[in-house]
Amino acid sequence: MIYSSELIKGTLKTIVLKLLEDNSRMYGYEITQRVKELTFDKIQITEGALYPTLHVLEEDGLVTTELEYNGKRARKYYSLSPEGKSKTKERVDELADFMNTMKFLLDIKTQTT
Amino acid sequence: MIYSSELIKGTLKTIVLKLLEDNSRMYGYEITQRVKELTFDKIQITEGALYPTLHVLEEDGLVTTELEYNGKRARKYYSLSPEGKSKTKERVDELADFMNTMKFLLDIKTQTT
DNA sequence: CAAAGATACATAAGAAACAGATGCATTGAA
DNA sequence: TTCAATGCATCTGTTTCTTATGTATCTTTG
Repeated sequence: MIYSSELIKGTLKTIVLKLLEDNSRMYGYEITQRVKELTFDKIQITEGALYPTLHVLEEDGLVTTELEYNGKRARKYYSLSPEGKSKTKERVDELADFMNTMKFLLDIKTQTT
Repeated sequence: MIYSSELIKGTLKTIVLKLLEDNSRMYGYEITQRVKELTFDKIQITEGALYPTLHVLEEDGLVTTELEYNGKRARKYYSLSPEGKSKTKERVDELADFMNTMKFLLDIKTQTT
């Protein structure tokens, strides 16, 4: 099962920020693969969605980049800036709050692992 | 606190369907007020978002409508069609699944009421 | 060794969904 | 009687994503 794209809208930026918080340095393709793995293929970030998002995060000063080469192949590594770190906490907290509201609104029981 | 609009994107249709499942008959303005109440003002559905959504649900055959008058004031009541009822279950289940995935991905602790 | 698939970046055109503004009309309260 | 609330609706952005395309390198497999 893959979630309808509607559902994923609006969470992409938060997901990317959270991954960077946990991993300190990641490149674009790595992010798509990591999300695919972690969600058992249920969330598949397309490149057309990811790269523009990363560029916006960079423009907004939330991430910094370093271009590195693995042989001739370029990789653009992204890291959270200090501003990005605090923004990440904000975003994740807001999403947590939102999810509690949605649980209440939709009377949903989530797993309590 | 009001959630960033990004976050709410994609959940509006599910929220409306769920409300109609619980209340059998509602009109547009009533829906906006109920959501506002239930979420303690954290989710405020604008009319520019709601009415197009309701019209799409009607076009898709998920809801039926009845126009009624309270004095001279028109109210357009929306009810779930049989198709709408099963679609609602699908949507709510998908959202519950999605929320569990996001909890895992973002390592979020939600309230276990 | 050639071809195909995976890795890695990126952009561009269009669709979808919502925000914000506006409009009209009725009703109730100050 | 005037303002806020109720109730419908549409329209013009804007944002965000989808789908397609483009370029290039590396790896695996027949």
